[in-house]
Amino acid sequence: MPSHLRQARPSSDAKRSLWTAQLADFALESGLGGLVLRSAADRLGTSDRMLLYHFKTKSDLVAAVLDNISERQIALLGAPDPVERLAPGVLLSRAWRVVRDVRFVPFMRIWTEATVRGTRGEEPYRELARRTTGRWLTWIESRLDLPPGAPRREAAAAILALLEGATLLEMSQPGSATGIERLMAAALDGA
Amino acid sequence: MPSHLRQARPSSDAKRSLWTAQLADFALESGLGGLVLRSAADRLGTSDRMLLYHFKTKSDLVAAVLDNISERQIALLGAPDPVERLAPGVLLSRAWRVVRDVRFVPFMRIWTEATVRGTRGEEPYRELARRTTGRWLTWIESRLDLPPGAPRREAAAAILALLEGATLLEMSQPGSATGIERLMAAALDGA
DNA sequence: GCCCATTTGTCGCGTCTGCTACATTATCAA
DNA sequence: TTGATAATGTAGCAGACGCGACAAATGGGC
Repeated sequence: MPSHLRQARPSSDAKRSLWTAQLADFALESGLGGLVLRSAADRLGTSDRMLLYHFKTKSDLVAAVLDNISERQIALLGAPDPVERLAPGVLLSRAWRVVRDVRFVPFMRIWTEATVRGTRGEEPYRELARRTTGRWLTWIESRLDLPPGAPRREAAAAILALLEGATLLEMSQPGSATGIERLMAAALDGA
Repeated sequence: MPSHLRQARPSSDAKRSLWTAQLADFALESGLGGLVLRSAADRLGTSDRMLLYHFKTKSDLVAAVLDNISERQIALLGAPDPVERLAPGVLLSRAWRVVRDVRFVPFMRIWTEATVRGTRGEEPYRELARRTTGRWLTWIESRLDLPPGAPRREAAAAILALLEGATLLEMSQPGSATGIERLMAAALDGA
């Protein structure tokens, strides 16, 4: 096997994944708009030239970064094993606590941003936002305790919509979403 | 009074507001990202030079366009006089029908986009998104029929969050928000 | 130690975008 | 009519941005 077809040197992969993680930090604090080759490279102490060398294209870089973010997010959400199932209102309250945590807010913002960019067909945002939404819905649905026959997907979508909508509200008017979850949780489980 | 302090010629104002309306159409169909001086000018059959002449700066142009959009939106929502008050679930169902209408979806998207841009402090998006959210909350709150002592603002915020969250869901995964409103309306009024 | 692929540095091209400088025409007041 | 002001056209600047060209250095396998 000719050497140029072998795996790239381990140092290369290591650097790539190290950079990916650092770029994810950067993106989480400055938004997708801040993810510009030159400034990102400065931040890493390298050059845009090097970023392109390791990531081939900016789109690839963004995809890598968003993947990294998506993974971290799942880790933050946590998956206690065995999974316990909760009534919709209780699940909403729990999810709310996680999602409105200062450490988690940047993640919500990033996905909102990615969704907006994706809406106009811009890749890789469109596809990544789609996948992430699907992952969320599945995550919520699998933890829902509902009577058989109840519309699981709709319930999951309702909870997710509420969480994302609250994020949007907080983005435009901080504080305006306070207390929503108590009201909605009561309504969901009270019926 | 020196003539250069007098009102600009009527033709100027007329052109400005005509252009504002046309630019609003443009923005609604192509998003805020499509609002670029050169392409917008092409669309109007003029030049970027002229846009800046009439609007002074792009930020002013965007502000004018978003104001126009905000006004149209209120008109679309309608304000039956005298205002009838509705139970939260009923109000949600009604608002849902309006907001998910094909003609209204572009408005939701624009505000989502403006909110995202505003989050990083970019003006005039930040302030305009803030104001519009406030207007929405007031609109909803004033139409809510709730027992005295009930948290009106929270209820309004919950409904708005659901509507905006559903918009976001539909943006990333068309169809995923279908049926949410029935479920939530039942929960809200059922308790 | 030598060869060659990997890795990095330097430079700048091509494009987009908001905005300006400057000249020219159109329009109204005196 | 004339002179000032408004309105429009032409050209291009300056900065941001993704990306490519080219050559130098670096380091591991023979």
